[in-house]
Amino acid sequence: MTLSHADQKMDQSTPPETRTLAERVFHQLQSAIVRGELAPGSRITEPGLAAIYGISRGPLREAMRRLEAHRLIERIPHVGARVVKLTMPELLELFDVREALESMAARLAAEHMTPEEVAGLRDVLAVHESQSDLQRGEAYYQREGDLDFHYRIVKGSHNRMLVNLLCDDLYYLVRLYRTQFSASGARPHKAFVEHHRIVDAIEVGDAELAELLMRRHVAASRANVAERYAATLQAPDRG
Amino acid sequence: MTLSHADQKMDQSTPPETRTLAERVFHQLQSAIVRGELAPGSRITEPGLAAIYGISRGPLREAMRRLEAHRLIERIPHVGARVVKLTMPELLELFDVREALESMAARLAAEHMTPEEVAGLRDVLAVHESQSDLQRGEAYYQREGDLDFHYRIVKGSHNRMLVNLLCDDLYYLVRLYRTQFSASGARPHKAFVEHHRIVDAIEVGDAELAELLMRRHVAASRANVAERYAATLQAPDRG
DNA sequence: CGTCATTAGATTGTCAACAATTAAATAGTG
DNA sequence: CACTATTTAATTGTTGACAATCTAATGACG
Repeated sequence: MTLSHADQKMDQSTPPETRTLAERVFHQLQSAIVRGELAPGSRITEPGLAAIYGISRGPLREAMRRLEAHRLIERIPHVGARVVKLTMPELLELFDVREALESMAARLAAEHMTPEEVAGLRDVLAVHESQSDLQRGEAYYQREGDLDFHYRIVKGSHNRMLVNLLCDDLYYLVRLYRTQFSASGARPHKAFVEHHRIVDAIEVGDAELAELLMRRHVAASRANVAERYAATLQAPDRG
Repeated sequence: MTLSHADQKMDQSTPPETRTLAERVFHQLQSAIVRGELAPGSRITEPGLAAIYGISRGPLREAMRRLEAHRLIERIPHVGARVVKLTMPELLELFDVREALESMAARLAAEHMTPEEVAGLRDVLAVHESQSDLQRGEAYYQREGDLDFHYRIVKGSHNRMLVNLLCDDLYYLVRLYRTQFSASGARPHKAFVEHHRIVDAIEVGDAELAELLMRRHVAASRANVAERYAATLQAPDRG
């Protein structure tokens, strides 16, 4: 009750279209890929999937065409399709795109966000802090929560094109990366502090500052990943 | 011969995949929509298109699913599909996204562009100036050339994700807007000057400046459109 | 024994027919 | 005459079968 603005889950507000088989299986496959149930790089065959989901190849192919457009699978004509396998360079590219788009989103959010939306953001931060106090080792909730935070800011931009690009396309790739690389928490405390400052800037309508802070926030996250990757390259294995 | 770097047309380097009917008709429909042959907002029916292109509904539906993902058509389950009709608010949203992404592209281009790519950019500017000297009233070539300029910078970023987002998605919407609103030249001279300064910054590797100039360039273009739109609202018609 | 051609198997691409849903036209009623 | 219910026509959703293409397994040949 006290968290009246945060109790609505991330994209529960946008119920997956399930009126046709093609749409249903699209969301099922999207979820399966993002959650790692379909291994990255693994080949997916139409008769196989059609049997699994109990549908014919027609709607399945339509769903796969959508997945291809969203870059979750890669198809080669007359050959087949594979689940995408993000490489580290591509992941760093993704961070550059996020830096550009999310800093713009923060700027627009500072200009257009409603008081209710800001309250919802604060509620999300409160949840994060309580989880942080509990020292929850499970990075899963933290990371989903982190995405929830970014979600709300993007939606607060009130720019539909931005929302579509980030929430419908890029964020699924982000989640895919997190399962693929089993990305551990990284730097939760610093991120929390940065989140707070971003919300502060948005709340007082300081668009420039919100943009700058979000840009730094994403860049820092990128640098963190790049650093870990560089370390992995030097000490490849110690098993 | 003297323009050895510019003689390769915009996306001729990426020949449209034409190995299957679904891919061929996708590109045909994409072109037809962007060029205005299919009127914005007009309804498109599967049996109709299938008859026109001489294929069955199977591959056609796959092509339409791709067009839907690229936001060139809008579909409603069990009802039908329409060619998208960009509204002015949506167009302004598109400019905000371009500002974010293209300024990032300019920054990365300043860091990663090869001398050959820079030379190609200069050639494009030379072509533009010669056209400008000829006082070509036809805004078409100018505008296509303008997009060619932005194309090359985006590709010069060497960020595949950025290239895909801008070249495969957003630029088609930009072209759709230009045909839909029959956007006349706008501000060719100022734009040319801005283009030159951007290339200068890229050539010397000044990433920050290139980013700033591109940001201003897109923002100015947006402001120009917004201004014209506001004027249209006040004096709606004088026929 | 390695390399190349051939063949067999499976998968993808395409089509036409059938079922389900929607929108429009018609008829019926207060 | 306005409003609602019904029917009808068209379009979309789905399926299974057929044709074209690719992969890899087999066998021939140098």
